[in-house]
Amino acid sequence: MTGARSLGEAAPPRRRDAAATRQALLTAAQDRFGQKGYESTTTREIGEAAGVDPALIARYFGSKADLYLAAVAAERLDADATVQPDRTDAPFDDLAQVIQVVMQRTARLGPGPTLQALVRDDTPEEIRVAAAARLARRLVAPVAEEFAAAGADRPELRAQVAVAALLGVALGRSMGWFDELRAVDPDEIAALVVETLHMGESAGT
Amino acid sequence: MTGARSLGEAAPPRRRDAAATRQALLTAAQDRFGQKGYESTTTREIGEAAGVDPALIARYFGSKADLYLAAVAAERLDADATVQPDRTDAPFDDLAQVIQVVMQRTARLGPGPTLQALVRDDTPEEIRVAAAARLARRLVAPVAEEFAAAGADRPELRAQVAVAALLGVALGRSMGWFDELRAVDPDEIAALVVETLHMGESAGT
DNA sequence: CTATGATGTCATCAACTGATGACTTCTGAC
DNA sequence: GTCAGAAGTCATCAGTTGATGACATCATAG
Repeated sequence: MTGARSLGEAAPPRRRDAAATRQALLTAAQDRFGQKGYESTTTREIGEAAGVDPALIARYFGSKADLYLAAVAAERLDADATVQPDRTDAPFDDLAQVIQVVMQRTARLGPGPTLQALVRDDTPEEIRVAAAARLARRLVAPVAEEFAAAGADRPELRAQVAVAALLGVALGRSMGWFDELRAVDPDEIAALVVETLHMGESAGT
Repeated sequence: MTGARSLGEAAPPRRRDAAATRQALLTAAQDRFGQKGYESTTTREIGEAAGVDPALIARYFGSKADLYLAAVAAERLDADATVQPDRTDAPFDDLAQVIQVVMQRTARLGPGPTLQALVRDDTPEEIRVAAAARLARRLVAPVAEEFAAAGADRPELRAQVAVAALLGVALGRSMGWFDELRAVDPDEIAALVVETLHMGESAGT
């Protein structure tokens, strides 16, 4: 009977399950690394959050740094991350969508491992490079295309500035830099950022 | 002849000088904390950078945290920081000036201890609060006044968003998130940010 | 049932950190 | 000159961290 079990059904409660343990570690790592970054998150803390012995990090991922890399790779950075959790790699359409999704995600889950890696220079170089490349491909590239299509000059630079500015707002909100910024609704602030960052008639030559 | 020495001239080379030692520690702390933040900067590293025994941190500042607080307090966050290093507490006139000064300073000196404290949640709470309060008073307040004078709605929130966005760009540039952003001239990017963030005709009702 | 590999537990190591206090060396007043 | 205090040096402590390998326990094929 165990052979024909639908995919969504609860897995058999094996008392030892390597896949489940690995996933628990990865999820805990995404959460902790995403909140506190690389250096200030300890392997013991991750193990406790996952309900698992920290030594298993070495078994399943190799090292703390490798676990962080896995956490970055597993982070969703696409258009449908919020709406359709099962569909992956849906590219963004425009800056407005990027803004909305980023603000919603950081409001729910905190900065996340990718943003934390970018912001802290104590993160191992390899991780920082991977995080930056990922962000450039998933967030900056679509926005740059949009700017280029609109005929703006320096579309690539403008996209990089826009994304950096967006990340600053997202970071400032989730870390509570200022009172009103911390308290405001994610959608409302997304709208305000869209209004502010939208390259209007002044974007051209 | 030593009695009438102009201010810029080299100080008398006392082999032991508490004030000079204290200042060396403070300067080294501003540099290191400003580059790597609180946790990942060690007292031994600061001592080495200052050419001084790390134990003197305890003597002159009390503790590592107290030294960080002194570094935040000593950081210039005013309009004339770049132009007139001796005059202090000159308030900013408008958002454009804030943008220009912040971009120039972070390009020369890196993020700085205040921004690092805000960005990292491993910084002691007391330091984070002090840094946020300082930034709110020195950067956000003038911009909010400008927005309010221009008749924009939610001037306080808009100012907080604008400053957070600016800090994102400054951080992204000095930490090298993206290629063009890293390579661009500080003044040029300041102009681009001014153009992008300037609340034009759409700021009103 | 039993043997074997997979899975999980535990103690421990070496490196590093901030802090501390005893100690030495210098400076300036008298 | 000398002496008291200021300034600087040094060894060391207790705590924490990531990593490691020996060991214990479980699941399952045969």
